[in-house]
Order: sequence, then structure tokens, then C-alpha cells
Amino acid sequence: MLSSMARGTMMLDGSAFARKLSQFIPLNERELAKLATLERPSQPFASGTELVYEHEIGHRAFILQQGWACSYKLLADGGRQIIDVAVPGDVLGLRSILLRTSDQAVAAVTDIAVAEVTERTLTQTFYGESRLGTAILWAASRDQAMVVEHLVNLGRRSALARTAHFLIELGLRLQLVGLASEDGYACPLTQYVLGDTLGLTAVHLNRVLRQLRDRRLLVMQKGHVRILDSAGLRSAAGYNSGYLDERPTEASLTTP
Amino acid sequence: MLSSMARGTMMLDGSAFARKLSQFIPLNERELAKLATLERPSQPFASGTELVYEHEIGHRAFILQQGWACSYKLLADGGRQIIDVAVPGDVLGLRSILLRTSDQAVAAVTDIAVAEVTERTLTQTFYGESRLGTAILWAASRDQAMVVEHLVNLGRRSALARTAHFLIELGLRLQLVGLASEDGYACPLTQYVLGDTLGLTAVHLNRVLRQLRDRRLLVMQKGHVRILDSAGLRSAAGYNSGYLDERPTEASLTTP
DNA sequence: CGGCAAGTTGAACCGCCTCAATGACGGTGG
DNA sequence: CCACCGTCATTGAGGCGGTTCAACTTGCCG
Repeated sequence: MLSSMARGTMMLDGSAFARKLSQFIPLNERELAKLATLERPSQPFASGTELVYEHEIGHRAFILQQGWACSYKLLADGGRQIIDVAVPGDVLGLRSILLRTSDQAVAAVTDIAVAEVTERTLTQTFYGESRLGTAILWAASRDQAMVVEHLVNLGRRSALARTAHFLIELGLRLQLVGLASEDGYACPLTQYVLGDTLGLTAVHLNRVLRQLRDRRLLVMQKGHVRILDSAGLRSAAGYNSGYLDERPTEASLTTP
Repeated sequence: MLSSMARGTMMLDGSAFARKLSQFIPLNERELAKLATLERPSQPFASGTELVYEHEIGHRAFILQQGWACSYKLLADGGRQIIDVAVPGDVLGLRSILLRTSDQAVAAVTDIAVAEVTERTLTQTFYGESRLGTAILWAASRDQAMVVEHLVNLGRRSALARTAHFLIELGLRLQLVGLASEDGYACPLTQYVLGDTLGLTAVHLNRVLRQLRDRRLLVMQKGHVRILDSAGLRSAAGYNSGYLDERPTEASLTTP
């Protein structure tokens, strides 16, 4: 039942995961080989499949090789908040294995291919291939940072800034695995999914995308994001690459 | 310059951190002794002090022994989003040591007492006292889960539900270290701080607190939270203790 | 061709923000 | 000791951003 999706998100060669890690630490032959074993066997899931249920016991992790997925929580009122969107090269449920937190569901957004990673093989890798272990920890750390950034996004930015910010970061993540260029990328997220990610209704998200289009900043259509004006977009997003030193003037925040 | 605060947040006996961990894993004498060394020496900081700056290099962690603190990020427009509020027994910057993510600032909300923990003593503890290590990982895992819950809160709940939810969870955390009873706790957070936590203006938060008061659910006044109607409050918060099995009907979420 | 999901647009409503003013408290200096 | 601050809490009025409800279109698949 796998639909014909995945065209845009297919890896051209090799593993997205390896590609991502090796941007952080250059990997030698043996390490690459070890990674390759980790990623076998690969199994497919149809879009919409839930890989991990909320409140599931026993934690599983998957290396996402092809396609997109997301982790989320459901609310009593039927709403859904997507915690984080995963692209090829990301690990699903890494946090839940390292730290035993789970309590999030994970589902395939498109048809996907994954390799399951057990806790045991993961710890073995940590001990046997410490540089690989470091690289994987780095990946977990990046995940954590992204969740925090997402939280700030939801708490303090307008719908427009929030959307711009998210789409910029998504592009950067995709560049890491060679799935995006400077000026765009394939993006199979529907407006419903994107809305649930950004804490917006699909209707309003649609209007926001229209604004971005009208202001010649970014076009998102037919599963493709095209960045028209990178600088303008960053400025609309309040995007702060982290380099600038905006130290608070030391005021604020007290109970004197 | 330490003001006279800290009355309400003072530990009566022993360490809040030890108390919290031992609720998870009963600790023996030796482990308690080891913890005690970890927590020495203790140093005070005045309310408002920044312990860790955003973008600081080199990661430091602190066991919070007395008083309250918070971690946050500042935005380009001068706004602030508080990521997470720490109470006695919590570790500040744990994530940044385990996974090397930092990029958050940490500041004292009241006058506080902390014990600094270096990466080295932490890893030593991991190897030398593996049960303690497990307990600490558990704490980190709980932190992570709280950040995720907070994210969901910001993304998908109304101001009222969000506030109720946060104050309920805060109460549970404080109970763990003996700083709250079933029906209330001392809470030194100002409405500005609480607003920055919940992604609301202080003005609107004030109105929300008034609603909670008018509906006889909860009173927050003079640094004290009193829970009037626990069941009603949970219901207003859409609080889901996690026991109930609200499995999605398998619909939603696709790109068919 | 019919059906279903995704995208698009309009109109009306309301939750939360903004701006503004005021009261209560505690700390500080004249 | 009291007048004067600064911070926090509280309340009102008005405006905007985002939701809700409700079409209608487009494209894909059977």
C-alpha cells in the first residue's frame, strides 16, 4: 500500500544518517562499516503508520532512512501537538532510549524506510566505537536544542515569525543530509501537519503562507518550499543564528 | 545583599536532591554520603543573578538546594521565554552536561543556595555509583519530559488550561521534595515570571488567575498557591495523569 | 465519473495583547 | 518618621491576531 511518494525525499546515495554524523566527526572506514550494520535491516512503513504509541512500555528507536516522520502528543480535546518533525538521517525515539522518557507517539508522515535500533546495540556502539557514540550523543543534543527552540517559537513568536523560523531551520537540517539547497527543498508536510506543529489552525497557516508569498519571502506549494528572499525571511522570523551577542543589559528577572 | 526571602523555600532537614532521588531509588548510607559530598560546598546567590549565560562556552551544572531558579532564552525583540522553572532538589544545567546543548541562560528567581557539579565529578559518580547514576539520569529524563509537556502546553492549550496545568505540575514536583501539601504550596514566582513561562502577558495572566479564583479552583496570592478544588482544577487544565488510554482512532496524520 | 483529502478564501467572533491608570507594599533617604 | 521610590498586582477600554464555521476549488485515485 506504499503510495508513490518519497520521490523528493529519496537519498541519492548512501545513508543520510552517516552523512549527517560525518559532518560532525569525520568517520573512517571502520566506523562507516559499523554504521552500515546498524542500519540493516531496513524496513518500510506506509505513511500514517504509528511506529510508537504514547504510553507504550519498552522503548524503541529507529534510524529514519527515507521519508518523513513526526513525534507528537494528543490532547483530551482531540487536538494534536507535534513535538518535532524528523527527516532522513534523524533518529526516532533517541531520547526515549538514552533517557527513559517516552510518552510521545511517533508516526510516519510519508512512506518511510527505517532501521530499528535496540538499546543493546546502541550501548554496544557506545562502548565499542566511542567516536560514533559521541556523534550520536551530539545528535541527541541537537534534538534537545530543537525542542527548546520550538518551545520558544510557540511561546513568544507571532504566527508569521514562527512559520518562517521553522521553515528556515528545516531547510538547514535538510542541507546537512543533502536534501536541500540554499534556495529550497522538497517538503511533504501538509498544511494540517504544519499547523499542528506550529500550534496554528490549518486555515490560519494557509493565510500565513500567503503572506510569506505576497511579501516575496518564501513560496510553499506542491510539496516544495522555495526561498525567495533569504535575508528578508530571516528578518521576518527574528532569526538569530546565535552568533550575535545580544547580552541582556543585566536588568530584568528578579524578586528583589 | 541577600534579602530575607527563602523562608518558604527553606529545607527543613537534609537535602532536597537526596529526598527526590530516594523517592525513585531507595538510597543506602554510602550513596547518601556520596550525595552529601557532591553537594558540598554550597554557595549562595542573590535573586536575579545569572548563573549561566546564553551562548556561554563550557558547561556547568548546579544542584539547587534552596530557592527557585529558571532557565530561559531571550528574543531579539526583548521578550523572554522561560523554558523551565527549577525548585529545590532540581539540577540546573543537567542537560547541558549530559548532552552538550546549552544555549539557555539560567538565573536565580529568589535568593538561592547551590552546589556546583563539574562534569568530572558527575561522570565519576556515574561509574563509581551506578545506582546514583541511574537516579540522576532519571532526573534528566523527567526534565526532558517536562519540557515536552511545556511545549504542548504552549502550543495547544488556552491560557486558563495552560496556567492550571502548570500550577498543578509544579505542586506535584514540590510534593516530591516535601515543599507542598495536597492543597497548596509557597510559590515566589511573580506574575511577570509566570507570564514569561506561560507565554502570556502579566496583565492577562492576572485575569486568568482571577478567573481561577472566581471559579473557586485555585488562589494564588502573596506568594502562596492554594488549591481549592483539585478535581475541578484538573478538569479545567485538561490534565491527563497519563493513566487513561486515549488512543487516537487511527485516523488523522497522513499523506496518502 | 464520483469521492475524498488538501488547499483556498470569506465573514464573524473572541481570546489575548496593548496602552493606561491606580492601589498596595516595602525599602530608602531626607 | 515620613515622603518618595520601584516593583508587583489589579482593573478598564480598545484593537488585533488567530479561531471557527462554512463554502468552494483543485488534484488524485479508484
